[in-house]
Amino acid sequence: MGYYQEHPKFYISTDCIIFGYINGKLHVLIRPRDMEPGKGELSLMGGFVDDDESVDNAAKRVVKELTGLENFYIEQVGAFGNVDRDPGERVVSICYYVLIKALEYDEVQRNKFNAQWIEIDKIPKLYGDHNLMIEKAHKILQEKLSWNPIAFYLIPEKFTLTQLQVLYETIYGEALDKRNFRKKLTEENHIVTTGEIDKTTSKRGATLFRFDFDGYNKDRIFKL
Amino acid sequence: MGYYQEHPKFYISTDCIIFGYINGKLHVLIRPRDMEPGKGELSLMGGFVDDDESVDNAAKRVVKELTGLENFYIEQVGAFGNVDRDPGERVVSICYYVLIKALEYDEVQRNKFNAQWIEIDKIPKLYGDHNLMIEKAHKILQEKLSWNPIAFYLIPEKFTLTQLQVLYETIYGEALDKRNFRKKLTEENHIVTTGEIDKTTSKRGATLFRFDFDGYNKDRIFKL
DNA sequence: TCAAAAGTGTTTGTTGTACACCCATGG
DNA sequence: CCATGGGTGTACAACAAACACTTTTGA
Repeated sequence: MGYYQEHPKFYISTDCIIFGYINGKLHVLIRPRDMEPGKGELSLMGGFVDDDESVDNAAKRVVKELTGLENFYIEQVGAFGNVDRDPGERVVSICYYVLIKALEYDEVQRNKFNAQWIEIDKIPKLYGDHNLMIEKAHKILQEKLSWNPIAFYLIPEKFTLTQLQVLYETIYGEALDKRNFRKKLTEENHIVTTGEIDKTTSKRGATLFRFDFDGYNKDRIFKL
Repeated sequence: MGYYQEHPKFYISTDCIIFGYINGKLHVLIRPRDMEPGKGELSLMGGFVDDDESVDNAAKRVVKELTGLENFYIEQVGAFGNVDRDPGERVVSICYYVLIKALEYDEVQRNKFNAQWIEIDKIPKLYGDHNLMIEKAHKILQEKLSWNPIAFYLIPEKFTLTQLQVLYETIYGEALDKRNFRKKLTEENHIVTTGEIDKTTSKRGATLFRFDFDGYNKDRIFKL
């Protein structure tokens, strides 16, 4: 039997802000709640933590179950523990943000949970404190992106430099200078050409590049 | 009655890494656990979350109860939720770091809880995953300090520029150039002289400065 | 042939870094 | 009178920011 009996216990949920990049805009995956209270209200992807799993794994499980995806970037945003944050009962939520390649996420899977992509600056009032969570996650994402190459989790493996620039502009919410942007990329040496040309976006065609994760990681190790 | 009965509940604790700056070194407040299991093992300052308080307030309460202090800086580090992180039972811990002015924290209060200051790089093996927590908190502290004036929560209201420089050097773990350090400070305009001279550290005496929190905050607002 | 996106360098300003000597005072 | 920490400015390098034209090709 337990050591800590005199203390109260709490439900713990994980709520995930799943970011996807669609049509040049940053989106968040939202769905109607499937339980009372607030059944049908829009909310983040979430689920309760189970006895036999770590909180981190609970969050990963939720993302896998809902999206069917195996490969995604996930990072903790923090714990949300106000007494009245959940209109139902006292629930402490550990919040995560997740980056997925929206194009690899199929419609069938999405419809199974009535999930929908909503643009980051068109999010309606959501259940409980979920709007707050998105706000905080968005800030952390912007901050992290400025020095860490997590943007590549949002786009296809092969991309044109213009596509990449538009992504950065979207997340920062401001225009960037094309030449300066490209100069910085080539200086860092981790964007490598695939030799292929994408003719879908222009008549001339743009070279497709990919991010060299291996080279990037090697460079980190040497910098220690 | 509850909506979420089918899900398990968990003990939630808050663990606080209380940083203090003593004799030119960064210290963490550690004390022996006062309950089984692991009674007597060194651990962070912590406590269980109660039904009628937010997690954030639980952390603040723990700090107040243990240190008797009312003014401190506190910020969440994150949730630690591995299944076996607490040798006793399943407990999910929300971890915070706290900055206090060590000189305002009196010995009597400290002894009441058998608390002791331990230098950040001489921390022994602590209970459960508390060493991990300190590591993460320390990183966040270093990061935050580089752009946010939270250092002033660690030192007396009035300080000499040399004292301030040593503090920064301590937290970064590297030497800084005296002239560059002072140049940056005066450029930012938020370090203001008190007119007083501290003769305790040198024969010539050093001017005592203070941080102008009001001016700093005004500048932030204008930058929005 | 022209509209539409791709691609490419240089200049200028700003910020960070390296560096060495005089000052004031108590003992 | 001298040892000790306090206080000050300049030159150079690195990085960030502004800026405009040529290329390719499908329609």
